[in-house]
Amino acid sequence: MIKAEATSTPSKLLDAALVEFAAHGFEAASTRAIAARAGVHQPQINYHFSSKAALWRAAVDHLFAQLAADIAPVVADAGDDRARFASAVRAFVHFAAAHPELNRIMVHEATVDSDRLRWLVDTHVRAAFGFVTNMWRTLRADDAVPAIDDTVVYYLLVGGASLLYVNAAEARLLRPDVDPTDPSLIDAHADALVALLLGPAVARSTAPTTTDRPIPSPRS
Amino acid sequence: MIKAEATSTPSKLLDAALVEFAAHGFEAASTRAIAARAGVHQPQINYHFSSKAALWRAAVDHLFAQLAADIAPVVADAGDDRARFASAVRAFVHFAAAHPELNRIMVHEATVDSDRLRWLVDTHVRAAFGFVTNMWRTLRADDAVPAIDDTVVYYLLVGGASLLYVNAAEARLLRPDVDPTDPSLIDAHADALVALLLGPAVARSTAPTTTDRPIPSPRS
DNA sequence: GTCTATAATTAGATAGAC
DNA sequence: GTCTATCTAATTATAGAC
Repeated sequence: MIKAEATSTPSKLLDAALVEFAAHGFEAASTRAIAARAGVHQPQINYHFSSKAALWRAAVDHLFAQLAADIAPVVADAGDDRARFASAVRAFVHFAAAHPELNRIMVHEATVDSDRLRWLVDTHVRAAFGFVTNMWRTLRADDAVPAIDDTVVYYLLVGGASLLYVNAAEARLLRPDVDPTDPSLIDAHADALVALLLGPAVARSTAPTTTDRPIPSPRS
Repeated sequence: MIKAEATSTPSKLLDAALVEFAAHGFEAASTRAIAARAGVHQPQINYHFSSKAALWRAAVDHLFAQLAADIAPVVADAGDDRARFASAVRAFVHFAAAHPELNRIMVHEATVDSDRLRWLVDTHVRAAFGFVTNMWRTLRADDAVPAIDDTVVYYLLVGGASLLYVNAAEARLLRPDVDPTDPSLIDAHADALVALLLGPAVARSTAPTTTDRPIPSPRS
């Protein structure tokens, strides 16, 4: 199941709203365009949701719930902290590729302070930030990872994981022969990010000690 | 000189336009807000520039010219390819921190195909992309860097270098005690990115063999 | 070159028939 | 619950006095 086909009007509106808000940002996205994409008339938005802002919050809630559903089981799995962190990074890269709307909405909103940004941070982002930074400080205490500040790591990780998919339209213009939705590219991307942050030992979750497609350490 | 105080109306409009376009995106940024920020009246925009779109292009041209002026001398310096690449990465991190407008405008535009995106890519981005990917392939041919695809590296690099500053408003909400404009944080960020991509040997341009603030290799 | 006034368009939200 | 019609406000751009 890649994506269930929405049936009810509210559900169709949520899906359409995500695409439009992600593409254009809150202000520039029009309720008429959202309604047209959903195949309904514009006043339906105010009927099923009380306002454009309420639709935006509902759409963002829906998306973060999907992220939590994807990440939670991976993190709950057994294994040491390094392996769990590596699995979480890989799952996040795959989510960023499958749902570029999430990080598109984040960068549209996070460039300037606003009520929407405060709501985003308090409702959804702070918990994710805490998970990453707490985990990283734990790993650093064991000398299991490079000595990089946890806030810096958070933005290295999120930025490095998401920009290829956030800017997929740009990537297609730069490299028409590369498809940002190609699963093997996404796997290679996730492997690279894990190898850079945690070292090659945990680079492949499915084959922890594999020697195929080795990622050599940078020479020192 | 951090930033010259603009005097002429066109110059004040360019500076104001960068801030507004970066904060809100092209569509959501209003010419009235740009004019108000510049301290002039709104019709001055159409007098000095022919349209909102022409003002946007002029502002973007101005910003990419500053980027080129910052990066070119660093790249022209002597040194082997690894050292030149490391210096370019460091200079880019510092530029992203000093001019967050550049990457904010990029993410606002690159989320969806448009005439503005095509103009951006053809006029400014393709050359930068070519520099990074050509350099990376050269380094890979010498086994001097990890075996990561060059397109993936470009987005890892740009995303990892810029998101902390693009999303500075979010970062301040998450960590009120951390200032994304703090020079020591920016240095640490640049060092970390260089160390991850090129190894700790070239982590500090000013002290290539220093042992203070070591960045240990991830254990394998 | 700068100002006031305004034209033409489009936005989110609402009223009321069905 | 869905439709048409429309209200109010905001947008970019222009006209014309100075």
